[in-house]
Amino acid sequence: MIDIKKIRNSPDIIREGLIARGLPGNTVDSLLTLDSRRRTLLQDTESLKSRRNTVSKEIGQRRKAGDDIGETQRQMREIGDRISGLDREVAEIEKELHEKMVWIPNIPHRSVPRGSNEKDNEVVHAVGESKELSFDPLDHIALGERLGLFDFGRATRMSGSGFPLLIGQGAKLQRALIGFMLDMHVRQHGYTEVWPPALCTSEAMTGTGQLPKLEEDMYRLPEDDLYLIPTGEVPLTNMYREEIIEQPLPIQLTAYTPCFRREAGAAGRNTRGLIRVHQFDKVEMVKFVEPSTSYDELQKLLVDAEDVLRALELPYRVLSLCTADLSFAAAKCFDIELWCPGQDDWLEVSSCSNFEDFQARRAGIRYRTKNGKTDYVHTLNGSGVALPRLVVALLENNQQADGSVRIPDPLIPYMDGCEILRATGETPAKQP
RNA sequence: GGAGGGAUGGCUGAGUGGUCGAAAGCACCGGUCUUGAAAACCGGCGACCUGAAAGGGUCCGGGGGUUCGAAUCCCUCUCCCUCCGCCA
Repeated sequence: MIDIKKIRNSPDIIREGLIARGLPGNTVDSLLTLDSRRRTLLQDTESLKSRRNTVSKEIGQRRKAGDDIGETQRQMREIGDRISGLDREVAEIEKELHEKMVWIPNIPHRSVPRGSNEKDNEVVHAVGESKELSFDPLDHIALGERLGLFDFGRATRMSGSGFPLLIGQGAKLQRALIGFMLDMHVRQHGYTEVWPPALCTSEAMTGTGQLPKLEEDMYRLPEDDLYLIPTGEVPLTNMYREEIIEQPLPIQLTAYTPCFRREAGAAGRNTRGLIRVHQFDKVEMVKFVEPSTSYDELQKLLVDAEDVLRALELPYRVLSLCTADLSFAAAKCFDIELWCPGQDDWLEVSSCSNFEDFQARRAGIRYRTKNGKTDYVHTLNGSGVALPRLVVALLENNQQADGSVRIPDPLIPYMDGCEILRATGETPAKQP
């Protein structure tokens, strides 16, 4: 949520921010109209309440003294009616204002490149080189089938299209990567490991900004009014929902979670294989920081995510998303994309975002400043990183001419010493 | 799922329909004392909205009601605890 005071005091900045995102700027004016109406009514009702409070106190005293208070009570009854009328009006306006406000996205940071579509995203840097393969690379689907790592046909039979089913060394590779990434963030980057719920309430979803805009992209359980999380960001960020954090900042959390997305409207493109699925897994990082430090923390977060890819020696690039491609709640965002030779394309495996106080306002996450006041924290999150695209990149980049796949060194202990994935001719592949 | 009990400030915990935003303790901040620290003592210490300010208003789990006036009475929802049942 944007601070209504900020809209009130510098409407031009907000208007510009909305326009940069390709939205109509005049939304600001309808918000301002409601806001000023609200404050006018508030002053009316509050001055009546002030009078009621004083007179009610007097009534108490006069009754004790034995005075006749019948007439005063009658007057106060009338004032009470006027107050409830005004309060109702205020409540209506506040509801209307709130309903509008939850649809307003965050304002892009000034360093965000302006653009009208994803082509305007800026490449910040690229790391690692795509190995020149002396043979025609297979894609991960062909590789996985030959190696017996997964089985999409059987997955479809039990769950419909778009669900991964990993088997044998495929399942183990997934688990190895999760363990490897969590260990790295905990041991080297100073995050606290968390194992959160995978279902969250609509309040939590609103807090991080998934609702109301992304309602259609989420799985919902109507019986219980719960949603399956589309990202670990939701439970991790909501851990401090409606709290004044008294412990020192920053707080850094990491978690493995499954993620669920309906991908409504995404049918057709990339629906084969592991690239776009309804259920996937992710190691997520979330930070709660002091506002003045949040852009430094964003750089560190990005490096924490990049470390995973550097350790695995995978070629990647970092993009600074332009104003048009920025997600709803983000003020600034870096995407990390892996080069996948079998796709002949880049695949997004991480978004590292600074939400500034946008989520903190929605979720009521505050901290204690040095002078004892409360203020909203800044929240950040980034994937560190997303599976199973990491598996795709690993298979496609590390494939060898005979169709086997080399396991990167740091992962070998997590694979119980297995250095190369080889075809066994069996499905499911027998594990060594 | 059934029965009973509870929800008060960062924490513990008093609270009679009016003088309660709320005792007390802890924690925290400032000061005195001390070479320094601890202890002791003194003082301060909730959040939010509104207002240029002075000030005003709201909040005792959420929502609704009774009343001139509600933390306190009534209804309802949620959550927590105990016991029983079921269960990985």
